[in-house]
Amino acid sequence: MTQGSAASVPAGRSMRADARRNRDRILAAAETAVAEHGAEASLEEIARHAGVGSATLHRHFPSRQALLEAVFHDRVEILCAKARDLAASPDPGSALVTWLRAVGAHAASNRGLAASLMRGARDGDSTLGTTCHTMIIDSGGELLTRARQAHAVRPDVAIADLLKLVNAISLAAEQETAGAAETDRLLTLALDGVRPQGVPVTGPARTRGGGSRNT
Amino acid sequence: MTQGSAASVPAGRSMRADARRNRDRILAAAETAVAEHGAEASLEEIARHAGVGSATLHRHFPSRQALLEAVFHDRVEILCAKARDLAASPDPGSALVTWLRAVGAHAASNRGLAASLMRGARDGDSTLGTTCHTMIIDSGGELLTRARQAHAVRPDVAIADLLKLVNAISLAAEQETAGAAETDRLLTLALDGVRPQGVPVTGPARTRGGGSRNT
DNA sequence: TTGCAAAACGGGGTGGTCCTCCATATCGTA
DNA sequence: TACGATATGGAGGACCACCCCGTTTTGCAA
Repeated sequence: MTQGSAASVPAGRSMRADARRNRDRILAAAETAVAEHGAEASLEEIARHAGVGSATLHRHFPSRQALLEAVFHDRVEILCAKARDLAASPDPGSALVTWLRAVGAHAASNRGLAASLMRGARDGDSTLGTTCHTMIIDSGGELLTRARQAHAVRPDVAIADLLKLVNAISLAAEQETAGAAETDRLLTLALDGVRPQGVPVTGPARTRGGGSRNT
Repeated sequence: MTQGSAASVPAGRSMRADARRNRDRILAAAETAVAEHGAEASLEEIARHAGVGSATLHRHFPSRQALLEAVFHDRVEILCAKARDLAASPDPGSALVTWLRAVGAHAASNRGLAASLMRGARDGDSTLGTTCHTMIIDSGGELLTRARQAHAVRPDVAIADLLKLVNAISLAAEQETAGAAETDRLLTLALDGVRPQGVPVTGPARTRGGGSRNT
């Protein structure tokens, strides 16, 4: 079911039993390795730990990116589902923020996720399937559109901007020894700049006057 | 003395002529290589291109980080000098923002700078000299303190937060094929959250509201 | 100028990475 | 059961960071 995940290989239903078994083993090993060493984990070691040859790993996942996407596919789907839920929220502004923070939280607790989400169809290797990047972009785009219609965000902000922001922060926090709490703090900080005129997300509409006037 | 840059090696006054010559060559080659391939440039190739053996490179710069710091040392100093200038500004709030954007601009136009600034004394290898990280933190801290005294920034924001934000964005923009303009746009967006009028997303209870008497 | 010890050098080795070929083993089916 | 398609993994090539150690260069002092 869910394992239609295959983001890299013919990988359809017609997969030999042993192939699927190895694929799952690789994925499990990769999950562990990535959690421990981040997105730069050694592929060789993943293969070793999965008990398969390196060639097998490469056949299943032609690129590191493909492997990462498979590893994170389920998590990304959870985020997309969450976006769908939130799209029905009566408060599109805070729905968007809630979702972005959820993305940040996931990225913070899954080393490498941020990096994976960042790299989109960049290298043109995406033709094989929907990448994490586009999945997330699509899901978030919906939320942003609604938030914009509700005038809860600046009109000049794109979903790509927001996700880049979220991922950038997660990535940065990942490199340092910062906890999830700090990541969220930074994120909150950054997201405050997204509202138009400083309309508080959670509270009554407060106008942020001249804005720069103070400084 | 500017070239006291040596962030990695005894590197003092008593340096043999050939050693200094090689050091400079390596630095020049590294500058080119990093500009072209980013912070992950091959050290071997840098040594080759500099016309020295790889051992020599490693003697002068025991780690990649040490090399990067030496490469960016001058640029970081420029930023620190700018911070000193801006510290005298009558408008501490915009001085801080101006400086942060300058940091962002530098990071955007120097591949690897952001990553270099990010990694602080992290690995404990810093005992050899003042790292880019701490130099920048110190310089920016001054600006932030003044801005805070002028109530131009939230009191709960640390300079490390702000720099992390700036660097995160630069890093993200660096990975994608984004131009400097986009980087600045994202940065401006994020920095808007720093001004005190904004109500924190998470803390509705927080009554800093008094500050915005306007409108 | 010459001699010499200390300093710097760099070739080559070690052990690691990613990735590819192709002879072999395994699977699913007729 | 037999066979062809499919999947496998070890060996090997190209690259990398980093280190050991015999050799060369330098600067100073006689």
